[in-house]
Amino acid sequence: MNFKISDIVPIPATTMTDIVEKHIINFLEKQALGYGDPLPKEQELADALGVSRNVVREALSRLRMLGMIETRKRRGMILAQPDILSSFKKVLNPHMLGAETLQDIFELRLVLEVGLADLIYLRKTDEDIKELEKIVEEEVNKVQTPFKVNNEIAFHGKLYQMTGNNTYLRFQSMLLPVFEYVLDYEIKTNGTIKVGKVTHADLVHLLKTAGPEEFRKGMKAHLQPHFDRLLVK
Amino acid sequence: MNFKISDIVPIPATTMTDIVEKHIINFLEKQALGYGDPLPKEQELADALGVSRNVVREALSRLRMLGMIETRKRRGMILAQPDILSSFKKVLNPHMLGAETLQDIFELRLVLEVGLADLIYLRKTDEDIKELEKIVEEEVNKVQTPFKVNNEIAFHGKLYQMTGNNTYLRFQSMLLPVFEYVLDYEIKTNGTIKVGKVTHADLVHLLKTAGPEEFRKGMKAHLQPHFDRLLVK
DNA sequence: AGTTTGTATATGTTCTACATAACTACATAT
DNA sequence: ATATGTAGTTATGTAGAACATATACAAACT
Repeated sequence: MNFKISDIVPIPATTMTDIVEKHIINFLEKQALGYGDPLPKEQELADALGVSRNVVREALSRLRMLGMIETRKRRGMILAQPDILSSFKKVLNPHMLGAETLQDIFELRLVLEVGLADLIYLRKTDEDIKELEKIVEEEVNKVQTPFKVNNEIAFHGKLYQMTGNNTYLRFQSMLLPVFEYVLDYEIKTNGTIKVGKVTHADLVHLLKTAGPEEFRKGMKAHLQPHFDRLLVK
Repeated sequence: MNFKISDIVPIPATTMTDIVEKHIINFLEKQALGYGDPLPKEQELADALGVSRNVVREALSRLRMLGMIETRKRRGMILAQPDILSSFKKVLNPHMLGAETLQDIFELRLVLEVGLADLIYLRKTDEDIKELEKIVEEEVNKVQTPFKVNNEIAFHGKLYQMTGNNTYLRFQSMLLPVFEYVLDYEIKTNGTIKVGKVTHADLVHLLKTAGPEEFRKGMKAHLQPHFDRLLVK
């Protein structure tokens, strides 16, 4: 026998819709269309591709969800500016993701936290600092866990907002549920809630008196318990 | 007049497909289904929601693209583990995104680069270092720009790979086209290609002889020209 | 027992038809 | 003359029926 059964690769389970989707995306890129440019109508696409209007609609429905196209009755479809994160959000459900991906995302958010420093120092204002101090102040009064968690989110959320990078801010907030999910799981397994040696108040102090490198070190120390949990693999 | 025309917001153009999509996602979350669990069949969903099978299929087609569900003939549909980045990739087309988003992504990738240090030091091996040295060695011989770009990608790509975080690696590689697009644009506008004072060879040297903090500082210096370009806003 | 063959079934695809919204143009009223 | 109302047109939205196809499961076979 001069063949192996493993040579026979499974036929990719591509449906017509998958193919049409690729063709349309390809078409859009090749035409180098810009925002607002009209697309051919559904029936024209169907005729051109030799498939039913139904299949074309399923493909277009996907692109519509991604925000790549918008449709108006009679006017037809136009190319839109997709929101890169809107589709991302739907998929970021801790219950649906595999353990490895969850761990990856946990680490990714740590990276984002450590990376805050440079952008914050580029754009922080005195008002930002005041707001941070206010959040820290309220923090002292909170004792119960749910309030503390909210405060934690408020503080770090404010830091992200200070970067002036809206995508960064939104991306991080989407990763948050996964981050907490992994954290919850590890707490249930290992049974400990460690807290970093550097507090929020310390971080604000650094922000006022020190430079980006010191702040980053402080943030790293603040997150150290999380880093300690990471595996070498 | 005690009103502004801008107060009147456009009515959200929700179609049946949009509603059905939400209902199905909601259903999946409420049922707390796990990987491999079967879903109701298309006709049952259509009957239950009081819409045509066509609309249900358009909604399911979206979830299928996101990888949330898989379908097998006769067996029906099952809940799947979505690949969080596959849909992301489709949307990351520089030509389709707005200027602000492009800038945000450019910054985001810088953040990811600076954040490499911690994970790399957790998981780097001697073989990794050797590979890096090999890449740097080849680099010296390359003179023409396209080769240099490839080498740049190879070097940084290897660094990401060394984190052992596949999501991190893939995410960064998806951001790359946008990064280069923004860079190209700025070079055409400002007409200069600045290079950081710290070279790839320097970075490898740091990796061998110094700790994570020093490496991060080196990386920051390597990227300094990019950081210098960022606006305070 | 192990293999082949057949059948039922849920998805994939097509087709037809009609509803609906929105653009156009024209008519009408003040 | 401007604004409002009306009708026609058209591309998308929705519905329903029909058939193709692949596959899990069972029946038949060696």
